[in-house]
Amino acid sequence: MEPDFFERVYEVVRLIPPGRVTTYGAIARFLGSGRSARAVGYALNACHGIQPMVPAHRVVNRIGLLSGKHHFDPHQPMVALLAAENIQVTEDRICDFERLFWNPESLL
DNA sequence: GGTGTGACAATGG
DNA sequence: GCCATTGCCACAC
Repeated sequence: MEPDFFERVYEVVRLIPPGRVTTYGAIARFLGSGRSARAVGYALNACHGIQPMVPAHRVVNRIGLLSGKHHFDPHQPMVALLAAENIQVTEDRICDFERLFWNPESLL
């Protein structure tokens, strides 16, 4: 296991450009684990109180569904954060998800 | 160190 | 398209 896994997840999430989104699986693949998408979600579960802030609202599941919005801070709902970045959301799903999708590998 | 859990993903019907 | 099953990895207990 890698103790820095959380930190790595946080770093990648912070690299997501404003107005774009990515998926748990994409992050997992970028980290080399490929199949540790669930672990990514687990990491984001502990992102509360992390400094600097982790834009976890830009991370959704593979279909663009806001699976974790229920876990967000009540004062900063996931949808509101997304709306602040001009990301349209309908029925807990990202509008034009495929268009807004950002692959971490694009950095390489 | 085994067991259960999860903000997932891929596959098959 | 939806639902059920399976695999998967990291973590808490």
